[in-house]
Amino acid sequence: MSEINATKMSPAEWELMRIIWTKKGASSSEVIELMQEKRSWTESTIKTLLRRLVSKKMLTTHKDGRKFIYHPTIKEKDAMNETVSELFEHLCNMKKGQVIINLLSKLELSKNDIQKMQEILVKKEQFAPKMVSCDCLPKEIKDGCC
Amino acid sequence: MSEINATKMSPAEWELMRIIWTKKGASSSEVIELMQEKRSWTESTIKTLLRRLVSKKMLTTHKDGRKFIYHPTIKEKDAMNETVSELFEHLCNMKKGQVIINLLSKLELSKNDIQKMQEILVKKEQFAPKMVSCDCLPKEIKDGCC
DNA sequence: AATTATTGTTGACAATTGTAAACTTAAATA
DNA sequence: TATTTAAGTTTACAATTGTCAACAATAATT
Repeated sequence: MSEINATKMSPAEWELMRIIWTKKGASSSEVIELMQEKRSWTESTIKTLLRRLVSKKMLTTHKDGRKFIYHPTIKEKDAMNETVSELFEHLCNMKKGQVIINLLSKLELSKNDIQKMQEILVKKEQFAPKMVSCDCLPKEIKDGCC
Repeated sequence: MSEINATKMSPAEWELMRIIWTKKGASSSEVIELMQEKRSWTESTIKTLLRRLVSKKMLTTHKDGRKFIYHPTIKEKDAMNETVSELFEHLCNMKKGQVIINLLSKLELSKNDIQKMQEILVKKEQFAPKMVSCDCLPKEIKDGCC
């Protein structure tokens, strides 16, 4: 049962994971030190969060002398995709495009990513519908809306 | 104090809001009826959620005879933008582009939205950096990463 | 070996969230 | 008018989350 599921991570847990992903594994003391440069969480708090991440199977540990080294069980990008996709699944279908437009205009994007996006858009363009319908009401009803 | 802030809505509350947004205001009985076509929540549960949305100032009410009509205090699109932007603020900067690429390839997008996206991308393209750096570790450290 | 420092484990507590029953009030109908 | 019914209000309770302190175990130092 209980599969590994990035969407079960709390915001505080996400902050720890980012450190561990970037360091490609870290001991609690490393995490504590780095984390405390961003947030004034006590050692205790950070230890609790690490423990919870282990119990959620987002981290595994292996002992290195007296300490544990924590390793992520999934990749940061996969976790990001899962989390963002999950959020989008619960938003009005009709307005998702606008939300992405909003993101695109405020985010810093690399040339490479921009090119990939353009390729996708060009391909989608020809078969794109004139309008995407709203799915905020139960299907049976599904009237015009918005 | 306590400003209206869409990011404080829980997932269950979001589901109710979508109905109310789409109906442009609704009574509790309407919400209950529509909601129960999607989720087997009891009347009681839905009433609790409505009450919490009012206390979070996401809804206002005005009396209409014996019942209340609930109205959203912010627009669905604004709430979506706030919520999604908030999530993105806590994700690795370097990988946000990839996440959007992932979204773009799986979402249904209207011709119009695609065109707007293309315009934004074309504008950004020329000044885009070759690479966006990772911000998962506290600034002082900020080494290569990833 | 005794003491100190480091790391890990337990237990806690308040706030939020999902979930709902019970109770109250006011309107509609018998 | 007495009774039923539809709304709205109060209370509740378990699980999750943010936050820690206290305690235990183990390694490092004196």
